[in-house]
Order: sequence, then C-alpha cells, then structure tokens
Amino acid sequence: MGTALHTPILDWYAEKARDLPWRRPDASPWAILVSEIMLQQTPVARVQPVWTEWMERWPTPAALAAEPPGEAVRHWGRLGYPRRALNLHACARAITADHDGRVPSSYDALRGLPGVGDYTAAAVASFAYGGSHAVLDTNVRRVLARAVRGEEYPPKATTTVERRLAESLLPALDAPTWAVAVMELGALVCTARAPRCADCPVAGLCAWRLAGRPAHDGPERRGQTYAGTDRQCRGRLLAVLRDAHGAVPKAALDAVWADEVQRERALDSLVADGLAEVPDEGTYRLPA
DNA sequence: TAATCGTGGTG
DNA sequence: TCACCAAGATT
Repeated sequence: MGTALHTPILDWYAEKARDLPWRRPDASPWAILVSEIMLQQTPVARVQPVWTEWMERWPTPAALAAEPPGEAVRHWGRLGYPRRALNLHACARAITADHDGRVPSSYDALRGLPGVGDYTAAAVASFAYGGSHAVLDTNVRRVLARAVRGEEYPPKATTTVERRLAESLLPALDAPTWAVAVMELGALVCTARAPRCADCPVAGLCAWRLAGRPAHDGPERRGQTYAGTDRQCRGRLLAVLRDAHGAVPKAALDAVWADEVQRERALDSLVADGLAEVPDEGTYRLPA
C-alpha cells in the first residue's frame, strides 16, 4: 500500500526541495558526514553558517585530524551538544588512521565511527555513496506514523515495526532521493506541531488525516526544562573556555555560575568528557 | 530502558 | 509567555 506514497512525494520534492549546500552534487562524503553530525538535534538554519566555516577551515578529514580537539570544540560555537565536535574530531583521526583518509562507504564501517549511530550511518551511506538504507530520522518517523499508521506521533524510541515499514518502502531505484524527500516533507510540511496538510502531496491518502487527525493519546511525550540544569551550567562554563585563548583561571569560571556544588559537578563532568583540561592547578582550557 | 547531553526559534 | 522541539548518540 505504501508504494502509492512514492510518486507524489518524489514529485513534491523535485519542486520544493531547499537548496542546501551539503545536498549539492559536489559535496564530498566528508562534507556530508560533517553536516549529518551537526544536524543531530539541531535545526538547519543554525547549522548552515558553522558548516560553511568548517568546510573552509577543514575541507578534508586530514585537515581536522591535524588540529588539537579543542579547536573543533572552539569552532563548534553555540551549536549545542559540544561532544559532537569531539566526535567529529575523533572521526577525522579514525578516518585518517584506519580508512586511508577517506570516509568509509559501508554502513557497518560508518557505524563504527564515534558519534555515528543508526541514523547517521544510514544517511551517510545513502547520501554520500548512493546506498540503499532505511533512513529513520525524526521527520521520516513522523511522516510514516501519520501517513501509514494513522497516529500523530511515532513512539519515543524507534521500534522494529517502524524499521520494517521503512525497509518495505525502499524503492528499487534511487533510495537516497526517496530518503531525503521524506525527510524534507517532514521538515517543511508534516511538522510536529502545526502540520500543513493543505500543502501535503499525500494528504489524500494520509491515514492520520483521513481519521480526522486524532490527538496523540499515549503518555506525555516530553519534559526537558533547561533553566538551572547541569546542562545549562556546562554550557556557560564551556562558553568561557571557548571564548578564551589558552588557559583561564578558575575564578573566571566561578563568575558565571553561582551554585558552587553544581558548578564543580559540571566542571568535573566537562573534564571527564574530554571537553576541558586542567593544564595546571586552578586553570582550565579546551583540550590541546 | 530511560536519562543525559545545548541552544535558540516558535506556536 | 513558555513549553515544545530540532537530520540522535551514548551509557
């Protein structure tokens, strides 16, 4: 039944796709890997400028691998989840050391790189190398939940049922374009909060819309307050290290977060995560 | 499995 | 306004 989705969605994509730099034909596998990791839980609009700067600065894995990891963290800026910067740096070194300087093309080899999970491995294997994989990101999962399963939202964690469904929908030809088209539909039309069904190419056969767009019934979907959390504290501390050149005295870190217990905990966790170093007693810096 | 990991735009 | 959410991964 799902194959009826292919033509309308592919036609819609051909007309409406955004022109994103990592989708251009000249985008290298490295450029695509960098984009995919930057895009994890991060909107396109915020990724664009950072990705462009990274590509100019580090056009190859070898270029990034030659830098200390702290430089990756510094140029990550305020993208969020800065361990991704360390992951990309570790990817660059692993690719240089173990893959002859080229981003691997197989799903399994990609999956073995730091920070590359099921989604990212499938995405890079597809978009950089033309492989045929089920690419299950939040957009695809939501589109399939609605169009096929008739539910407003997918389960919190990806299920075997979802994966089987996505695999059953893989087209015989050009699976990568199918994948990016469904993702784009989810990003631009079949959005989480205010879906634009009037603009949807498959509104006529969407199970959720045909059922009258019933509200999600299961348990509450979320709960991620941020103010006052360790995450916010870590962000403040790391911003100080990023904006400094070289080591900073601990007093500079003490100044940005009042709660001492929480601040110490956060600082220790940054060091434990490899996002900060203690070159001398009482001073901190990005990892050199 | 569920908690944790940043940041900023938005309905 | 503020809770929600964005091309997830890891432990």
